[in-house]
Amino acid sequence: MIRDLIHDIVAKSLVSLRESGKLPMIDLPAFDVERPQIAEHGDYATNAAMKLAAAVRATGEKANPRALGETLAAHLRETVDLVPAYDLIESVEVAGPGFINFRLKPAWLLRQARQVVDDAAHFGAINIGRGQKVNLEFVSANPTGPVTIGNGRGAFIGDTLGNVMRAAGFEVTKEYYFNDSGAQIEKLGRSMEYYLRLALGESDTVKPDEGYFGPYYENVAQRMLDAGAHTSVSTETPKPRSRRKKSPEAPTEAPDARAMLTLPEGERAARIGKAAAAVIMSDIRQTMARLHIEFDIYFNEADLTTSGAREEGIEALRAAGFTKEEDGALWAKTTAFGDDKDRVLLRSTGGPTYFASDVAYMRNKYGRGFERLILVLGPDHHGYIGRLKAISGMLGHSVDDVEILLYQLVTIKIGDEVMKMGKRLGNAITLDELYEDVGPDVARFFYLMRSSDSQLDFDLKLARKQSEENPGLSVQYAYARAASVFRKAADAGYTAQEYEKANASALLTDPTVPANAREHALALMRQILRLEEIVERVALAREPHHLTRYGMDLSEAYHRFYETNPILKAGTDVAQPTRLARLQLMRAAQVGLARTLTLLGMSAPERMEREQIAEPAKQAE
RNA sequence: GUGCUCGUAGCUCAGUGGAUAGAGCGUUGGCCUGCGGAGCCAAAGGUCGGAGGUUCGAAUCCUCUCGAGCACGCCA
Repeated sequence: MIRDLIHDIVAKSLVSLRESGKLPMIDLPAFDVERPQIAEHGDYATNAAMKLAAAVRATGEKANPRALGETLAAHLRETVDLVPAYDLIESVEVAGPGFINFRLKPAWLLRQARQVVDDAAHFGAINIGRGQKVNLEFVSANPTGPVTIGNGRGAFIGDTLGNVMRAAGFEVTKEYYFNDSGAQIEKLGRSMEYYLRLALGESDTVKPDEGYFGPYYENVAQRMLDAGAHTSVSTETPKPRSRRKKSPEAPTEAPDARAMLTLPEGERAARIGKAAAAVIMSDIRQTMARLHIEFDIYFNEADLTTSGAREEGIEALRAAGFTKEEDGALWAKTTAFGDDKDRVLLRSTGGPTYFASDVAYMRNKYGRGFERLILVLGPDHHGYIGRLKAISGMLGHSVDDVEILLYQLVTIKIGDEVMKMGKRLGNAITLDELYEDVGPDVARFFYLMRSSDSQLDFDLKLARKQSEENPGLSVQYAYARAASVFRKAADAGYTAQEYEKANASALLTDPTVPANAREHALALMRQILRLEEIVERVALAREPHHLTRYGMDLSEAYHRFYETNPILKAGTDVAQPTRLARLQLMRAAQVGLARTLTLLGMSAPERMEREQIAEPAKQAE
């Protein structure tokens, strides 16, 4: 990465200056290399001189950051001239309170176009993760209904973060935890029993006081009956564990819903609930798949209960001395690791709590060799951070090996009208409905435009627009436009081989290229090369929203380049080497756009369908 | 009551302790009519909620304060 290279150059210069006595013998301070906000300040800047001044002052000596900057800059200029590998730097200047600004060589920048094109499939990939095994859990919505637009935020954040962390060299497993056992499943079972009986014509059936109701559940009931109709009758308890191992994608064998209605009172609700949950789980998977959210593992909580893992987890805590009995219940001493109160593992009535499953699940994850566990959770899980970290501590890991990423609420806005919603309000919009409305790509982009810490107002009116005002589409438009130019170029007899191997510095040597065209070409290259820095930042800070911002910046730079650097435009006379150079830059931009879109989980379309524009007659002949 | 998040342009929001605080949408003005076409260029618009503090330097860190949202079960 260019930034690291510059950091390295500066660090070496500081050491060298200290050895030659031009700096006092002090511990060299940490310093930053970053992109200045203002283009006139160059490509990169470092605050090394100011940090150095502060370090010198700390020893009681006087120090002038500006003067130190001059000393450092002078040494840097010499170094850059001497070392061939540093040939990318055009100038080193001191500015403001003591910043040192670096400017990159135009010829070097343009040379990178070919590198980018040659590395099309992996451009942007870095290796800061060094293969660290990371478990990334997200969505994990209960299989008691369709996924809502609220859950959706976790879905897109998790999926994209996973993509980017992989590109950054982490070994990421994306995981969905299905809470498919326990009281809520029984509640679902009671609701479904009602709908099943209703569907079978038992008009005297009684609706439970509370539960899951609505057309969706009627539909689930119908599908349960349809599926059971052509399956052998079996009320045997299924073995979820072995089934999952066989094939996580295989549809569950459909138990006969009618037969389940005859089960004894005690097990009926649980069995029906489980069967219904299986149907809902397959719906959820389908929702995820069509939005291009990919999980490596769908983990069923039931596996923890049937395998005895939950009891083993409790035993492990007991053996480690983190349990206590009080008021007839068994508690975990989570306060030992910073939680604000201890948590119950086994209720005084005997049954294990949800928390006991959490313990078993985390133990399972560590058992699979993950070094770091990331959980993407909704705003209602704020209270869980302390206890989850405490589990990590009790299991002998650092509390910091568990990271909780909380995202804030989602609302839908149409024009100026903000719709508040929630399951409780009964007007929760499902992710499927949003998919139908705006498609997977725009949905993904809009969800990722905001920092997770901010509330998300999803602007449906803007999302529905099929023009470049729609920021989600603008990145794809840029890609498609480039594709169109390449098609035209092929028609005109240019081969990819020809321009991909061309020398882009023709843009510097051709006197007919206007200055602003050259500037926009260089600006485009700078923007393309920024992708690696974005990948690093997203991966380390766990903030996927920077990628959408970058996508907008890149497509804007692309458009400016496109407007000022004609290639095949009628009526323009462009020298052949310049034409090839521009094609190469455009290809590099397309690579950057494609990589950005891919990381965002969006498609990179060769053609875009536009809204039907009223374009009468003319085209007819 | 306690805790967490947020408060930045008309709206929705970026902003890694650094220089003149940015983008999209919206608004206004100009250009353009076809390499992808609803495009391009430009402008206006800010006491970064408020007050102290730390620092060479604060939208960013600390304290207090005001406002908004959410969470605080032997529920799952």
